[in-house]
Amino acid sequence: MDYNFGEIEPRWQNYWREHRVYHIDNVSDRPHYYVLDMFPYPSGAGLHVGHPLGYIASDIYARYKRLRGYNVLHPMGYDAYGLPAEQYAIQTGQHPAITTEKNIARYREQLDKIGFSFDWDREVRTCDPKYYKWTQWTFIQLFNSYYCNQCQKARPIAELVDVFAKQGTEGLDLACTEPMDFSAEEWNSWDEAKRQQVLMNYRLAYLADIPVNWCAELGTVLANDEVVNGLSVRGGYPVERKLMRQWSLRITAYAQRLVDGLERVEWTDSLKEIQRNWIGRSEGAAVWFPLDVKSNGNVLPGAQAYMPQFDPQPVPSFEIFTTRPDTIFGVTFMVLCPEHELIDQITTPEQRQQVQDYVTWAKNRSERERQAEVKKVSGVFTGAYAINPLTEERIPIWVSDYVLAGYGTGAIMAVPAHDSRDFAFARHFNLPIRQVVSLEKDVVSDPATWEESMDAKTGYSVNSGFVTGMKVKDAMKAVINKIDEMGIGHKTVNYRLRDAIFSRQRYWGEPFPVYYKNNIPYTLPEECLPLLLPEVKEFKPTATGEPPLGHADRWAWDEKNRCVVENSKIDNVTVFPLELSTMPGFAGSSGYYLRYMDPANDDRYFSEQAVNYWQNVDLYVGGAEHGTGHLIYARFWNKFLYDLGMVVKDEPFQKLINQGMIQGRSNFVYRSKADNNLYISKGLVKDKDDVTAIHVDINIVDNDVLDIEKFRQWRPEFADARFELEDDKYVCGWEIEKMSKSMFNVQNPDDLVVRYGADTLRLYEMFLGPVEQAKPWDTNGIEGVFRFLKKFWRMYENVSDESASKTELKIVHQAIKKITDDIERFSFNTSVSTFMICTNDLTAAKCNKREVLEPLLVLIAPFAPHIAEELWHQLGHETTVCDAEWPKFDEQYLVEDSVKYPVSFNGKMRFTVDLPTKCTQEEAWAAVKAAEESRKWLGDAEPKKVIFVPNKIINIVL
RNA sequence: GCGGAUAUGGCGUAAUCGGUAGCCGCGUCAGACUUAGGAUCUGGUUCCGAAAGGAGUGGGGGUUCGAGUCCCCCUAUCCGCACCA
Repeated sequence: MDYNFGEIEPRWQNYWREHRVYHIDNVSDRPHYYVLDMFPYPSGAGLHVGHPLGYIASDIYARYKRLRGYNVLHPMGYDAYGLPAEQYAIQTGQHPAITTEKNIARYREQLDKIGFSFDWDREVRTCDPKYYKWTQWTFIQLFNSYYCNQCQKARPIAELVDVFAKQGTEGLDLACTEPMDFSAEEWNSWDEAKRQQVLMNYRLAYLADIPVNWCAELGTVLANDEVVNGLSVRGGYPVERKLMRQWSLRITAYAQRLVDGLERVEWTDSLKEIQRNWIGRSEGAAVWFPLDVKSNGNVLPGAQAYMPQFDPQPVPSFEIFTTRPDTIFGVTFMVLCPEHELIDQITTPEQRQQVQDYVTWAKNRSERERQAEVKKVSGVFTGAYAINPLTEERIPIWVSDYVLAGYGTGAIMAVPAHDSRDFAFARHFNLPIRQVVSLEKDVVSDPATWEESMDAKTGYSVNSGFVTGMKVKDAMKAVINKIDEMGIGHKTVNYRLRDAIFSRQRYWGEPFPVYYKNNIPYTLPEECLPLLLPEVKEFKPTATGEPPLGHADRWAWDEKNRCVVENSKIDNVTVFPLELSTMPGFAGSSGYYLRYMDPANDDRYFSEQAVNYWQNVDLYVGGAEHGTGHLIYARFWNKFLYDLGMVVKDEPFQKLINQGMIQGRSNFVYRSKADNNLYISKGLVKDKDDVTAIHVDINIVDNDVLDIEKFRQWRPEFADARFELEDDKYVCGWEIEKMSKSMFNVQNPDDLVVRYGADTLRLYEMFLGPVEQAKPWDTNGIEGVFRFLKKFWRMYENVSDESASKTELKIVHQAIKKITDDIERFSFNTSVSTFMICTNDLTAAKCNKREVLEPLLVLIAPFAPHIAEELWHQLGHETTVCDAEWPKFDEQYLVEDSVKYPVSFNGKMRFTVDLPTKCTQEEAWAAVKAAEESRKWLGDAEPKKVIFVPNKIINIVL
């Protein structure tokens, strides 16, 4: 009987579904293991072959763990909120829920055909009210929490209210938007509005006017990770910086813990590095530079706000951040960012016009322009001076947009000799450059002759007062100690990470459980969740520029009756307007892995029992492109829930595997420029300039050979095409590009399943190369894997119960060991090779023994579950192969009686000798001398040394 | 510019501890079976060479009896960040 995958695969898929073979309970005496895939956004295009790569890998591992006796949680769901469905809705009027539902159905159909072992009873969808209830719930908890820097933990905000009433901010160290300082008396004297305003400064989910990435085209703000090179990731529209009142999550409070936690997880170094980079921890010093009041009579009293509170003799001053406190003796100018509030106050009348012009120009520059013209130096002198607190020199204060408002204090001390940006600025405006670090002690040169600054943190201080002669590292400490002593600065840590903007001016997202009473936001009572996404007439922003929820008729909160009512009832006494923004995509994906543990629970996010059993994700498989988005937000989300005592592990994903992207392999035909209807086969193209390369659909190309008839039918303009053939074939060119519709290189898994079956697709995707590696999709090799499965199938045609020979047992036991090792280290491409070798060997040995073939089925079951299940039942088993026991290998079959030792002379391999497995150096040496070939290399000479490595090699040094 | 990764036949790749480089597959060549083959099977296939032999893991150096593997320098490609003080 032939290998009829088209009949076998659907039959077993139905069997698995009907018998709920992949249903998993939260109660088991087996050890637990949690294998998770990054759930997909169900786009209209459906799955391409790149998507299942990670799913197949994780499925293999999940099935393997199950066969090894684990209770394996392996769920799947959909990240169902998102922009494409909404854009589609704006264009067509079709409700995003319908589009999404349709896409999900298509995804499910495609996934089912590949034979995954997902427990679909646990499916979650982020747009399902039963799910987003808990997204909203978490938001309320964040809103009701603050972060204590001393205990490095989130705490209930109610606690803070009590403390404020007793001691004000005295002795507190809190994560906040703006540092504040008030006494208990002040707090107690404030009214509700003022108190709420103050509390907002500390909440972990807070509302604030912040510079945001505004994308006018999409009509929404975007998070930093959603913007690349000043363009939106989705759509590629320009993004500008704009000050807007937005919800944010105070993820910066967790910056240090997010860095530290990376030490404890098994992720690739590169991804950890990406996250460390994104968090951008840098150590340095905060230093207060006094203004030179004498030189500048117009410093306003407001500048006092910049004074260190501990300074007994207040002098107007401002704070800078530097990672190079050791270079403070080399400061030759100061720079403020164009947004700095001090600019207005210090600018001299003579400079005022110039400064104002510059600031206006800088503000009107788009983020994209600014980033594109990084090399262009611009700036203007304010006319004001600061005093270097260590040298008491007067230093000019400039304004330039190379200093960013959002990092540090938006002001720097410029040390042109030792910072490339300051160097460029100094050269451009002809400002002095002073060397204060040299590679060797006391060796200095004239910076005027330098081509670039000396940025490295190595060498010795020179020209630097009391630190002269010290090593750079020591000088840093010495300067920090000194400024600390003087009360003008201290050691500090800065992070590049910004708080996560949490509002989106869109329709298709989770509504905020928030209403506004006298413009103060209040959260809904938890019992009233979920707050359902309202129906709207239009999905566009309103005429007044409000988000789409502004179109909703029923979008007001009746505080007394605790329900959503008509907008017309808003009286701002008992009925209030609800928040019009929705939450961003990462809201729903930040905690979904926890919900899988207990997906049907209506009373809790997930039960204590469930989380205590599953703990956290043991293995997470997904793309590295989420390194600065989802993978940071989810860690933050998890750490917050950990602080609440809801989860038991403070890191959500113990081990992370990043599957490489699958690129497309495009095919081209070459059209002659001289003759518009003539297509020249690749090998006959003499000069690339004579032809135009045209993308051709990969579905009408087989092994780079064009199907000429299909090509003529493909598009009308090719109907009369003529060809210059080589060997009667038209050979296409190819190139590796992104998989995309417009390049006609999208490979759809369904077509391959129809043609070769799911098992072949699964094996082939693994055979392509290491899971972690990015690689182009190339269908050319799939035949080899298909041939292997047909061969494998034939082995089971006549299974005999006779006992197997030692040689046969050896083959299978070696396979057991190899496959087990391969799976454990995620090397699935070599596993597939091992199956091929094993099958070749057994076929050659004409082996048909059950003793050998049965364990082999269990080995292959994780990779090719359908064929394994079919043959397993053909062998007479009643139960599914999924619950079989992973075979154990027997050492005795792995040890050879004799070993062919390679014999090398001076490291160069010359011949081999047969030796018993256990033999001594003397015996080995005697055998080498006795060997015929050795005379040639040895002659009469005695070797200097004989190196004998058991089971490895004999090397003779002459 | 900073950080990370990668580099092996015509192609995808393998070599798990520093020990015979190129397993397995594609492609290709030769053969068998066949009316036929886009089916199946057998054998060859890193390069140079008729062979003996020699060279060979991006380039250069080093450690070692022995290096694809470890160390240093360089080059190329990919990825991440990017005026982050």
